[in-house]
Amino acid sequence: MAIEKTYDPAATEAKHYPRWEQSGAFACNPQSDKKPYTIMIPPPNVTGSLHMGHALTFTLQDVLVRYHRMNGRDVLWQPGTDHAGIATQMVVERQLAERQTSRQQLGRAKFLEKVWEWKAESGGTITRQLRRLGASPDWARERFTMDEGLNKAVNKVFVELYKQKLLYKDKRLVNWDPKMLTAISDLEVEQKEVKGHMWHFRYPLADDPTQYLCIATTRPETMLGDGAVAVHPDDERYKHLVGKFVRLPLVERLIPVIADEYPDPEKGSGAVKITAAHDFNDFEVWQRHRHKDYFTRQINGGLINLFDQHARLNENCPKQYQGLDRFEARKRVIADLDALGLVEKIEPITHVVPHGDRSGVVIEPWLSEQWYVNAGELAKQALAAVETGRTQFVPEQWTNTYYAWLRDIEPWCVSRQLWWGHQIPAWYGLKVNVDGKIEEKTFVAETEAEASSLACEHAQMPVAVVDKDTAWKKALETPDAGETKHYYLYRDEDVLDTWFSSALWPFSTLGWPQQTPELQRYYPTDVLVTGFDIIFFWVARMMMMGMHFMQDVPFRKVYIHALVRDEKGQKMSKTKGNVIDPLNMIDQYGCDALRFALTALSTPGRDIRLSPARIEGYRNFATKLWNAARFCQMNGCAFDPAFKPDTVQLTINRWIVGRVAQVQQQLAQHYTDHRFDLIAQTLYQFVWNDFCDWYVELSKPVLQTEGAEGQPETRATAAWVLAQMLKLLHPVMPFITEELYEGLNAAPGKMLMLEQWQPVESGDTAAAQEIDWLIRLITEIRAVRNELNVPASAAIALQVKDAASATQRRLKTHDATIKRLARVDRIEAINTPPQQAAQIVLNEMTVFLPLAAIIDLAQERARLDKESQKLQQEIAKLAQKLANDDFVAKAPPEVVEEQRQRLADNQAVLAKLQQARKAVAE
RNA sequence: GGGUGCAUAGCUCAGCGGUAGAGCACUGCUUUCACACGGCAGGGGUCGCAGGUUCAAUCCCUGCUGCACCCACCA
Repeated sequence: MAIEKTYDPAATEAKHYPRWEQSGAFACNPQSDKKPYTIMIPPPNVTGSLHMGHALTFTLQDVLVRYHRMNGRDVLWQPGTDHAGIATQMVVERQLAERQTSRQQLGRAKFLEKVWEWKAESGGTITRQLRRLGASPDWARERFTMDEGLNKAVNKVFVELYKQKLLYKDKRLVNWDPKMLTAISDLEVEQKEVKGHMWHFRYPLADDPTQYLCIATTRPETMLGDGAVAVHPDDERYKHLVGKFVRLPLVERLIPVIADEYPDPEKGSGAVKITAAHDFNDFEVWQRHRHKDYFTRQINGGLINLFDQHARLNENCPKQYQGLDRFEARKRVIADLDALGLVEKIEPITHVVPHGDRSGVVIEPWLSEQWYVNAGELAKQALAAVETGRTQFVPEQWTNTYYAWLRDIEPWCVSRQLWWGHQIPAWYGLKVNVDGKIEEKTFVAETEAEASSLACEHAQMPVAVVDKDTAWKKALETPDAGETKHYYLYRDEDVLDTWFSSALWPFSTLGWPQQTPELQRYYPTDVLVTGFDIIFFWVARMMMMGMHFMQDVPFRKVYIHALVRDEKGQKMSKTKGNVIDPLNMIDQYGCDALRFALTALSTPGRDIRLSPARIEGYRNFATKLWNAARFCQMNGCAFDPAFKPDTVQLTINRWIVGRVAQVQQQLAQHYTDHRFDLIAQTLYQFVWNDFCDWYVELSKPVLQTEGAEGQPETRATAAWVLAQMLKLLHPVMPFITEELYEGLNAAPGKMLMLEQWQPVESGDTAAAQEIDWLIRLITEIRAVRNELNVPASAAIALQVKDAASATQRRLKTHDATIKRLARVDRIEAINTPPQQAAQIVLNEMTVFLPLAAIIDLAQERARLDKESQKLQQEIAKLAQKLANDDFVAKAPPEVVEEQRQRLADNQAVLAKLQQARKAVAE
């Protein structure tokens, strides 16, 4: 098959991807006797579309996966997508809003239908885009975090944790998102620095209204819910006030002045208002004092909730503020206090304010009942697994980040007041007690049937599962005559945090809780490839769940890659307009160029600065490779299946075979070390510098001279090296290599992606030395020609003096090559140096270029002087070093010897240069 | 406030105790036979600053400066 003149990435990509996928080349094989190699894809959000961060992470994973497939492993790259609770719900709600409706109007069931519809329509976007990137996961095994099987795993985990008392319901302050109307976890809160004010208010003393106690706040509206003012017990300024009361302005309640360690006397006035229902610190203070009568006598024990779910002021506030939005209320409270002369001062400040990472609105600490996972307990094993090295982070420094977070972890709030997600498998039974009060009992079970039977057993009466409102209504009703009395059960309406199901991904996708063969075979996985931004969200939680439910780590290695930024180091964002779209890059430069760029730029511990120019550069590399393959084909280099690399005779062939062996070994090491940058660099240098710049050039005299000695061998070698090169490049550049492999016809009908890397015997050093010498000779001659402005078209003679017999042999062997590459028309041995010639010293040999007619002798003198000067500097440095007795005495002998040798070599060359200089003296 | 990373050629980055490297950009030559998305040659760096360890420091240690990021923090 002829290789086209130019490479057409779009056509090639469209041709090979379906071929790979349809042939089953991506599939794992549980029956295989090969060692498994497993990577779990970090499931992208179904709402998502491919951005550069995706392109990076999936490219690196695909590189690893393709490499291991070609090196004898049974690979499972498990694909899938995440239902992304809040994100997806927001997208669909936004669409509803455009149609002037809302989820509330639709109702839960209808709304969920809409989300599923939307998922069916748009959920395939990201996986289609992944295909464009050349990703090769086992698509047949694709999972969605809301799949039925995964839902079973979620329920099972929930129930187990509940039974083990590692999951429980608790009423405390949560991070409340008043826009999404749900609780969120600490991790979903983003601290943003904003400009605000510190307001200092005066609270009049109860027994002397002319005196004030001054407090400061950044959230004036919360003063309506103050339950106390706290001062430090050792603060002399306030000791006399502890135990007394102040009159809370606007509300006109009396609140106590209490002593607690929390206030910092150095900060502000040293007196702190305590608003237990709206501040995490204040809540803790309240908990320490809640049993004191100054709290128990207050409304709701001093824990006064001011907000409804929208963060509008509720019935616990004075009439004039009820129904106001929190920020409106803030203005009113300030104005009203000011009118009363109770504003001491207002300072402008910058401070950090919590925002919802999805909704972007200010988060309120809000009192509510939620489900929590005892993360502290689960963290113990997750920590131990890393401490003992069962899971390793690459680069290692991320271990510390992981430790720091897990060692200080708070309970994980897992319930969300959303509709889209795994509904919590808890049911509540309602019964009216003899005292007329309703008793609520919780039944946690994997299925409704199980919950019902538990409830039935508990209540000793028939159970009816209904919705929440009906349950409450019915429970209070007395059944009509003849009607059976039921125990009413309703399901918890909340859903679980998205990350709850993601945490199970490494085993839920393999069929857990069933003990499937896949689970046995592919868990624990080999490596997790991800960005540092989800170490807490995801990595740590998978570790916790994996250790707890599988008694083993979910992955042996965690490779943390960089963030992709723009060329100026700025984070890419739509608002900044500096987004580089991966699909756009693929269209412009081809997929392989993008993949190579991302791989090459993956330096450990450094963010990636990406610019289209870099991708363009690697597009050029692809073109270079393409043309090298064309060269081979045009010169009759047909692949010979019987070719044995260790039998080649010609020096150039022995040399390039040795280089293949070396490169393959280096690559294997770089893969082991996860050094993607070095993988790319090694490939780039080998293809461009070794193969194209030298091997192809060195082989031309053989390939392009009819009947030249060693021509069949050279043709076969070139074809073989090209085939090896394609194999080595394939993990990074799958498309162009597959296309060229087909063109090379190395293995008719076989796909490159399923070929194996074959170990190559390491080449001989003699050939490498000889080619090094040849390269140096040619390069030096070219340099001299260039520097002396010898026209490129001018052929010159080469006169050789003092060449040892081995060197003479080399000159003879490479006669045609030297003539061609250095543009020399004859090579002859001489004993007497010619006059007026440029000279090159290479080891023992001196080479003269008689250029009397062409060169400017003054220029040649300058050139020789410059070179001598460089050498003399070097010699001086070495001599000084060797004159240092301490160096000679203390440095390792081989280092001293090396320096001595270098000094001698330099001195020898200098001597010859000086001779040469004399020959052209004025 | 606690922590991490980075600082090497104009740019983006390797290297890391014993002669400073690559790619891109730049300069000169070169449309010639796989490739001008090419070839050949070349210029360019007191390796952030100050100390210390060492025979020897860009590399190890300490301090400083600058940049980036993470965690905590609404008195």
